[in-house]
Amino acid sequence: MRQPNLDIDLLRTFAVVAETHSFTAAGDMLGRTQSAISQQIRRLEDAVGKELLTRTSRSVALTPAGEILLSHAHRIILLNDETMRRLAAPPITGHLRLGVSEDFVPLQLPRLLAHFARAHPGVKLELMTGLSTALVNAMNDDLLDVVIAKRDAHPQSGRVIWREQLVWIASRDEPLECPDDGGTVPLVVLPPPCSYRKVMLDVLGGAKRAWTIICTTHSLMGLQAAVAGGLGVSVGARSFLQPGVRELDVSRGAGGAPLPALPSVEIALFGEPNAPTELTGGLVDFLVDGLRSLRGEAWAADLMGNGGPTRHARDWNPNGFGC
Amino acid sequence: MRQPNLDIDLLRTFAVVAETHSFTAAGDMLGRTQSAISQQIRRLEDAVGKELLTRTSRSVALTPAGEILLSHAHRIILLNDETMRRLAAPPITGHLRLGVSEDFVPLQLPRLLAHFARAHPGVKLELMTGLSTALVNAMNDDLLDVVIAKRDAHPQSGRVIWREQLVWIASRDEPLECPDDGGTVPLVVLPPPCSYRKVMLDVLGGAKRAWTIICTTHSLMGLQAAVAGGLGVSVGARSFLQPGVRELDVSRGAGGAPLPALPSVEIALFGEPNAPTELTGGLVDFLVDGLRSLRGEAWAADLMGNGGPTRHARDWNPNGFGC
DNA sequence: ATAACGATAATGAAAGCTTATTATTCTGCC
DNA sequence: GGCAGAATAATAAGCTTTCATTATCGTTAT
Repeated sequence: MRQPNLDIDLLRTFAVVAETHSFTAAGDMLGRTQSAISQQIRRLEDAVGKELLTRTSRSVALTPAGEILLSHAHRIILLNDETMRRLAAPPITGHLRLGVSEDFVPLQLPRLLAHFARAHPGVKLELMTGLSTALVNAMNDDLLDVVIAKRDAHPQSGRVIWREQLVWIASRDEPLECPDDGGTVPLVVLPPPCSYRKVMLDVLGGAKRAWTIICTTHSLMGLQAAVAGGLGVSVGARSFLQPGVRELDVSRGAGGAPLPALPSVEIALFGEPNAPTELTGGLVDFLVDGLRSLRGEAWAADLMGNGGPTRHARDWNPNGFGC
Repeated sequence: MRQPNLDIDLLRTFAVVAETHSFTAAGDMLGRTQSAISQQIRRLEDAVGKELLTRTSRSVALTPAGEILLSHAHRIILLNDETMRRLAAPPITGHLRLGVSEDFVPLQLPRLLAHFARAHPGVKLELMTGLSTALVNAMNDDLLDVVIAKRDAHPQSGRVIWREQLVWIASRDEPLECPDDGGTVPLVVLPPPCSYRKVMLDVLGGAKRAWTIICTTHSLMGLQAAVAGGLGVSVGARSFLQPGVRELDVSRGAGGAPLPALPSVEIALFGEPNAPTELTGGLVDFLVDGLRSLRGEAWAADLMGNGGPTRHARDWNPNGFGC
């Protein structure tokens, strides 16, 4: 059950026809005969299996399917043109000392950076990871050029590049040591300068829930390991959960008692001069695209175009990133 | 100088080759001969004008241009598949009473909703516009199903679908009646329950600037008309400025004195049950896509694929929407 | 040496554009 | 109001180009 691929030439023709409401005019604009346009539209209709235009020999109107296709055709055409521009653009060069917060370091980040490095051999990247505040300090001391970090500490500055919903996490396999039937919530936390800790305590305090700190670790890896072991619950960004931990449904909570809702975190880029430069802009685009692709996981199946599990577009939420 | 369009078939082949590192294996997966794969890659290389793969007869590696193309190819393929799914999906039906805040009602919104209605004839839309707070109240009184409005009044709820930078606005042609040389700032405002008013006064107060309210109007249209007439300055979302008003450069301000920086506003969707439904999800996608396309304005030229003014991808900022 | 891989040449089939023609409908004229 | 003409899209036929296959060659790792 192979899905046919759309032909961008046909989409462009279709978009012009939809705009001009005329096969003949579209043919003139595109340097083709009216007959060619007619055949192209027919081919496109065959490809999608629906009628796209109602032709009353005097006017051309979009069908419902045509309207749906048109909005997507616009996006595909824009993406096509952007791709061609990117490939034609002169190679990016430069030197960048990049700080990346641990929140933004999923296991795949090294691979993404390697891809970026291969795509831009003229760029020399130096990477430092650490806590958000430490990185911003390092940047102010001129040890780093730009920093990708959580935004809450410096809410005014920075350019938001990613937004992630915080969720309550617990072990996938182990039951909680401390039963959570509306009673005391066992927490795994990082030491004080960490904003996750603050979020947890604020939110639980606001909900008048009792809590106890059952474990303190010094890295997000350690935190997730402790959670995976069943010591307690904690919070984390939804996309960066490691195997062994699961997200708790906020409305049901752990074991029946609901936990309070959590805010989302904003990952921002700090240290850009004024406008994004060629280098930082390209890097950010690359990281964001890459992370977004990683969300789709089942790439191998998708590549074949044979459907796979139906994933709806709005699960992706191209704007709010899951919030 | 016509840009060639990419062939999605070739991109898919390229993506499979990049993943398998083998022409032969890719051919097997795609049901083609190895020779066909070889020719397809060659065609793709001709289309983009760059070498994409270094073939050392024993391994296949991506060139820099190949890395760049690959990340874009992923996006194009995903978009292609999403498009096919959308077209194959059963038509959306339902009844929706939609409230849209004035902040989100650019001149083009009626046209966008008309497109949506044509794309989904089984959907009955009722539209109400007004101030954010009034709409949310109407929703709570069960007069509306969902509301698209600014988020600040109810910061916890709602799903953010759009983010827009606030800017200081002034008349494009008329000089300011009241000179703004670091002295009193003449403001055009809406009456109290409006959050723009609050933002202006807060920000000016924080910057220790003196201000005076020189005009009060009851709609955003009236506000922009007053500003366009040169009565004073105000704030507005960058994308929704009308002709006749211009954005003030924050760093320079009006007439030399800098005005304080402004936050961005979050437009959110309120009233969704839990997850987005087929209907609200589709509507939001449609509106967001449409508004994003409108930003590109020079469509007619872009459609032809003949370049036009080079617009870089990061000007679009697919995530943060201009903040 | 041989096996595996990619490039290339030749060939046949299919796609796609053009010209020419037909069918339909709107416009204007009487 | 009816009819000729203009404009538009669909269709047919012919021809060029594109594309995949088979077969073969060159290269490299085992």
